[in-house]
Amino acid sequence: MTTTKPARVRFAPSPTGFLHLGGARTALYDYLLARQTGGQFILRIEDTDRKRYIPGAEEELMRSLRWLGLEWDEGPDKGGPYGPYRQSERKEIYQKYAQQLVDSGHAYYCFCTPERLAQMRKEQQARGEPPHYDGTCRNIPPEEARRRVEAGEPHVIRFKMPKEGTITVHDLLRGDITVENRTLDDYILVKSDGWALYHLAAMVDDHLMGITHVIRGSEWLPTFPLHAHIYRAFGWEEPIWVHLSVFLKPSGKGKMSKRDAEVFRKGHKSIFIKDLEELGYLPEAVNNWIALMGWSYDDHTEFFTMQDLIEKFSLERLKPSPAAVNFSKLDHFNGLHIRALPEEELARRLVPYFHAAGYPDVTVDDLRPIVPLIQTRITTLDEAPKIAGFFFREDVEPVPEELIAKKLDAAQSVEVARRAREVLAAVPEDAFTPENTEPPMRALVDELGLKAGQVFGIVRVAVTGQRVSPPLFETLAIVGKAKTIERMDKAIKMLEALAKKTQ
RNA sequence: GCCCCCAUCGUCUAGUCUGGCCUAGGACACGGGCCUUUCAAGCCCGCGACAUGGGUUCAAAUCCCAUUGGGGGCACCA
Repeated sequence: MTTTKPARVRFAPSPTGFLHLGGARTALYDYLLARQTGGQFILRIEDTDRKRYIPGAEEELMRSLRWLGLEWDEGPDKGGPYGPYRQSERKEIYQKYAQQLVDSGHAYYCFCTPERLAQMRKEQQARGEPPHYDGTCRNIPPEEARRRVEAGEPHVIRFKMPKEGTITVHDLLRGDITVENRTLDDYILVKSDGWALYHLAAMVDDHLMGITHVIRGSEWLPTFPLHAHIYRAFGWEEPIWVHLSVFLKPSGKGKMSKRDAEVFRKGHKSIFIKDLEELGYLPEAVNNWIALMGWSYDDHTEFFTMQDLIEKFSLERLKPSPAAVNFSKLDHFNGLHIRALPEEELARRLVPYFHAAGYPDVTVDDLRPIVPLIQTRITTLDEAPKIAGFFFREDVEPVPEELIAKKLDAAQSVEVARRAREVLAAVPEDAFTPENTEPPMRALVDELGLKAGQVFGIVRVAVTGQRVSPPLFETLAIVGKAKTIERMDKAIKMLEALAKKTQ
């Protein structure tokens, strides 16, 4: 861990949807840097566009962040010394700074109508030119512009981009990037409704909030020079800029689309954090997984707890190239973290999944003995009720054919089932443990000259209703003698019926 | 179309800055084996990559150039 100055970093989502993988990774890196340096992690809501605002999205964003364990130090719900932390509450601040830019000649009023602009763009494209503002209002004398503004004429404020020269900006991962100013546009800073756009609002906020590292997606790379221009126009010291690569779809071909996201959701996958929780993923696993998409510690360490990440994360080891999302790796990490959980903790976390799966009365106490049996057998928490739900059902419904042992017929299986029932019935009810049930059952296997799997398989299907289950004798101990015998009897009846039918 | 970014196994990556230790390491997935009452877990083995072409150099995955490929952006969205 390198000792550096405390970092002030911010995660600044706009409330237009759910937290997804890309946002979560950005937030995670923000959080790690803040915690590692003893700095602050700030949550700022970028909600200046009222048209795109989705009610409830802000709360949902916060919920996902908290689920991941990324608690912020300053934010809209908890305040802080640099608030407010919602851009919709900072309108006057942006107007003041926009005015400052106009006064210093770095910005100007533009009275062009959206219709004219659209027409202009159309013509430019027809001519094969890249769309850009043509500068019509750039040279309106300040006094005249002011008069028109005061007369109530609709207007926006644009950045007065230099027509010549170049600007060199510095990204931590990519080094210096030099672009020609003429390829940049006179971007709009303040809309005609008086609201600042991202380009102005985020820069003002980042400066005012003392942000030391701006970590954001690489979709901001094209406007990065504009942002640097704004900082320099104000005469402010720039933060360290870090542009993270985007996530590609698993095939590596292109960015995730809305359509892709829907398809994933059908296949027990999702790019949305709130879905991942529902699908049975651990926040530990999700963090571990996304941390490693674009960052690495060394050539072999892959398992990281949050504490590990806080200690070992470093901006220097970030990678600038895009990364394809690999869901099977998430499954792998989830399995790893499930196995790393103390049994008591796993039991606690499993409770809601049993409730959701239709076992509303299951408690931690019920789950405690079962956890050791399934801990290595599930990769997501929602699999637990599927594999161990039979423990909580009054009755099980085996598929009759599955009761027939391998290489035996129905009649022979009935016989084996009857003998197994006898053996189990002979074990005392209050000592129905693996130590007492397994040896006599093994003796039976020898006596019958069969394979263990043949005999145990019948009992397994009879008692659990499944071909695949946790280890048999531990399972029987939890199910108890009474239910075991009851289910054996039922299985024997089913087998008898089958035997009669095939005669 | 214009601008910007990126480039090692199918995928995530180590190695690139500071050329030689790289007949390129790890992980996921995949194939096989061991263990085994089912299924997992665990262990072992295998498969598999420096995009291409030019340079520079005694030596290039590593440096330079070009090409190709991929990604992103070009809104009174963020």
